[in-house]
Amino acid sequence: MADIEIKNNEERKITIYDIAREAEVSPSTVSRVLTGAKGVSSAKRQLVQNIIDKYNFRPNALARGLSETRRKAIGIIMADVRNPFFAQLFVECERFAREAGYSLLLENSLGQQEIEESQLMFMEEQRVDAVILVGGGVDDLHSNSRFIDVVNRVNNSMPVILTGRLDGTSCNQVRIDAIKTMDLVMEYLLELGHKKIAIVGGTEDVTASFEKRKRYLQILSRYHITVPSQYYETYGGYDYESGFEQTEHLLSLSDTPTAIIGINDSAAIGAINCIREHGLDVPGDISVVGYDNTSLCNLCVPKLTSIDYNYDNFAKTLIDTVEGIYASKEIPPLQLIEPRLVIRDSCKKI
Amino acid sequence: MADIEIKNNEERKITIYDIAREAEVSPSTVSRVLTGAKGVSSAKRQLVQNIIDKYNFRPNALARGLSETRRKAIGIIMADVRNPFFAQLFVECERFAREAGYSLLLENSLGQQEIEESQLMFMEEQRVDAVILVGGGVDDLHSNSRFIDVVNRVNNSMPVILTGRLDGTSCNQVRIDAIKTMDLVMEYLLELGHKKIAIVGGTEDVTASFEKRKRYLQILSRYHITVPSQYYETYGGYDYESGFEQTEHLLSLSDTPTAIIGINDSAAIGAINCIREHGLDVPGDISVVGYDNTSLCNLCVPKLTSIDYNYDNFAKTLIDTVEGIYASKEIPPLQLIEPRLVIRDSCKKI
DNA sequence: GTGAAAGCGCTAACAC
DNA sequence: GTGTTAGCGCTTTCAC
Repeated sequence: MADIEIKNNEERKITIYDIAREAEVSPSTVSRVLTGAKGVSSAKRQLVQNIIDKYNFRPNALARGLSETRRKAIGIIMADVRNPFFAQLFVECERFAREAGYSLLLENSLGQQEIEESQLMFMEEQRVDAVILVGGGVDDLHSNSRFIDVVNRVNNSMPVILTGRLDGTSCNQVRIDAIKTMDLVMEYLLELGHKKIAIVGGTEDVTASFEKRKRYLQILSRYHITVPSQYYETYGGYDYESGFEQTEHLLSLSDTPTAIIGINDSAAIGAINCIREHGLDVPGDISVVGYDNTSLCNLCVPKLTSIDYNYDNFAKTLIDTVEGIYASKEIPPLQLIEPRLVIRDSCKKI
Repeated sequence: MADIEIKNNEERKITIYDIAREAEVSPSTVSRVLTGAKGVSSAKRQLVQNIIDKYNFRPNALARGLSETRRKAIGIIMADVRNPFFAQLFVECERFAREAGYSLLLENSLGQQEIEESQLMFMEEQRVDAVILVGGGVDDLHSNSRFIDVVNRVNNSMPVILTGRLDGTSCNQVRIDAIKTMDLVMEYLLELGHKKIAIVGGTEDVTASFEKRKRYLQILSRYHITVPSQYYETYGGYDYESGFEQTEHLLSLSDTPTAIIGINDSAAIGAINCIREHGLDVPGDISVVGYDNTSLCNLCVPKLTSIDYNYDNFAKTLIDTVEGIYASKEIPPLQLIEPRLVIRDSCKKI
């Protein structure tokens, strides 16, 4: 028994030369079969394929990548895949990438610029065909100049696609139309009769959050609505607690809002729970809207109305952009992702 | 202006030969500097390093991987990173992998066996140092024989580590101690005085769910507690709706439970919301426990008591196992991850 | 300490 | 159609 023991990972790796020898053809022919190239008689093709199958031979992707110009791999650097927004986008990207014959390399920067930079370099070493930056440095309102340098350097050797703005680079951008998201939210709330609308969550230095508040103020002013500055001035974070605490503050005001916009779903749910804890009803007393349309929307009470980004379209645009660049297509430097409002049960006419 | 336009991706890739030429040393010396190998005078080392920095040169990882035996990359095939359980585990794995000098290749099988198998082959082509299987086929109670074949084949060329049981393979396993999780939950609920305990969610063909129910019955019987079969017989799924619907069913029984165990946090929150919708209180009328200790636990009302797996320990064990295999350490074929109960506000003494 | 040369496993001209 | 050959960009003996 001992000598037929499985010798795990011990066997010499099989190569196309081994296949070629056994099939009595040249390595090129094996390679042609592998790549599906034209110009092999079906007899030989079959013969070679049989031997490949016999050994379950898998060509070495590294060797392949070395000789080919394209690696058929795309790097994605995300802030944090634990955030459902990123997770959803990633899974959709993976789907379209697979369809286009790409594989994805994912790295999470966890909001640490150092890590993000080293990950960019990693992608450079990996010679991926493109790298997509989602969250992290590209979300900063005031871009860090060192980060810009790194991005530019990398962009010099491979296409870098950004999901945010980054001044000082010529990278393609695929961004959510933040202005439009706020238009949708405000239009909806105003139509429901709300005037006392507040925002919770978000930080000042994140472009999207900044733009949302800016647009929010524009719209209010267009409708000649004045609200206390506490309705929008206090920034927080992007988690449940931020939403909860800021709502706590709002409810302590003499003039409380009738509608609250959470900077994302977590913050919005924090708002909801805070409101309910105060014995008030959502949407009976206060309406709440969230952002990102994550799976959280369906597991809170009431179900949360939220802004969706058509993740599949978002992902498709990203992958198409990579393909387009290599196909030398004319890609607009900035592509905006159209948001939509998914209405559930958290808002009510006033 | 036109002729100083940035020629994106056009410049010929710089190699160690270019560096060597400019430094007037041999490529080997450059390589030694790159790998940090001994046997280079510090003068030359500095000289070479300067030129590397000057051009921001990054060695081609593919070429490196071709000549080196180890790629320093680990493949992870997960069911679905949108599930917070997987996302948390992945991020922790990434952390420990980074510390150990590994990068991670993530693929989501989305519960489709076909995809999972092709991803295993992909990992084979990538010549990763190991592949970790999380969720998917390794969770099946009755392992699919074709899947076993594929795993065995892959395991023949690289270590495959499983987070579930898979009969017919000799792969290392790192698994959550499902029995222990149920011990913790039941011990806690029994201590609180509960006897009428039900389970919602989970499917019959998933090992962990099956084992949990089995243990649940063992414990009940040990304490001579009898419950209606509807308390545990109805399987569902792993989402919010399953938990909700099954709880709906439980509440329609003449003899309703005083405690409900959700097969995961989503299902548990489904149970909570269903209970509250019936005008009952959690934990006042019914206590609820979840599984996975995801971020969801903190954004429901009341905050959910849940089983945690010490994700960092789980991840560390996985990565350590890969390292251990290559260090020819003696790794036990089965390593169990110790769970713990995180007590929040969803349970009450009866 | 340093360099020359072989090789890692594949693809892609280029011949025949 | 098929084989020969030359790389792809690195690491690693093996001389010196």
